[in-house]
Amino acid sequence: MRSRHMGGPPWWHGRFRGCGYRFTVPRQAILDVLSGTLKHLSAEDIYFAVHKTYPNVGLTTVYRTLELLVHMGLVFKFDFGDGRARYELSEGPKGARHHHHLVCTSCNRVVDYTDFIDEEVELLGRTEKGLSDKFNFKITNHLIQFYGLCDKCRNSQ
Amino acid sequence: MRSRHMGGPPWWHGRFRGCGYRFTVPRQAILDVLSGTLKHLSAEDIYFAVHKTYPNVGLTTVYRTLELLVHMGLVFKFDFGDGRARYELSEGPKGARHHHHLVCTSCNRVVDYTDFIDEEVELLGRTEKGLSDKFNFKITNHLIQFYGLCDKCRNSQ
DNA sequence: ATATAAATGAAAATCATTTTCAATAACACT
DNA sequence: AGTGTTATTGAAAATGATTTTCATTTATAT
Repeated sequence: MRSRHMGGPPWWHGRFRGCGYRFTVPRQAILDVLSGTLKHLSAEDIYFAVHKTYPNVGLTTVYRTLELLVHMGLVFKFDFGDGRARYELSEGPKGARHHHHLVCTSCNRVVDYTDFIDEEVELLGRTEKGLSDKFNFKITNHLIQFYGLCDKCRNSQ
Repeated sequence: MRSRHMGGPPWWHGRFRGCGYRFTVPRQAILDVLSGTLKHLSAEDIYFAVHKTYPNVGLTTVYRTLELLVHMGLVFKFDFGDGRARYELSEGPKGARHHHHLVCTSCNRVVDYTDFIDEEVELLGRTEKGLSDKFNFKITNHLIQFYGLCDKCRNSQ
């Protein structure tokens, strides 16, 4: 597969090389898909999206790349309870697009929210500090989700 | 399978009947296992534990019962990233055993913590209220987890 | 006791994810 | 630009947790 002049954050390349990894076309393509959406894509979703431009990138590569990206901390993997993992470009607590999730336990709909985030993040920071000290963990991330019945589901049943 | 005089919270029986479900021996046994441990058991763990006393309860029934218990809100299902779901008797935010989790992303070890919980729960309550109003969700539960490298993993690599 | 519908167990099916392995591509070095 | 080394890739097969199927059993109302 031929390399192209790559768009997107140029530091991705350096980030990969810095870890001893190669910045290949499939990896670039997967990052492009993730950075171009606000949705919660599954591996298969990403596979189809990449497939439009690069039909010979396989699903296996998508899985392998996602695992790598999660390991590098560039991507966060979520479980919303519908039997398949979901992936999002990880945006640190100070990032503009940082959000948490509200998950409907009936239809699995996921709503992102950014309100209340600031207070949450502030408290999380303090908790994080306390936990690191007490348990000697090197904390790299957190997850907050609320579960319940969405508008539609609470009315329809 | 013969019914026995049942120990454990007697309201379980009523809770089941109230939902139109039968309170069977396998269901009781599974609840007994869950209420007798502080660990994060997988469906298979529970199957083995139940099997000691009731060798003819099948894994299928364990899965089906867990799904029901989660649906009834008696049990919470977790994903710690090791490819199998984990289950805990759900103890509401005010419960004595209510806790959150600290997950090692390298070895998947899970540490329960109860410190900092009060503040977290207080904030979560407020957030919950705000979210309910804004998105018209009926919120029934929340999940907070921290991720990072545990003591051992941060030193060994 | 009996009827009825819910619950169960064993086996088979499903389906997301991983593994295997030979072929290919990225990059360091000329 | 050409070459060698090694990481990366793709296709197919394997894995393994969870679900489904369906005939049998059990709880409970009558």
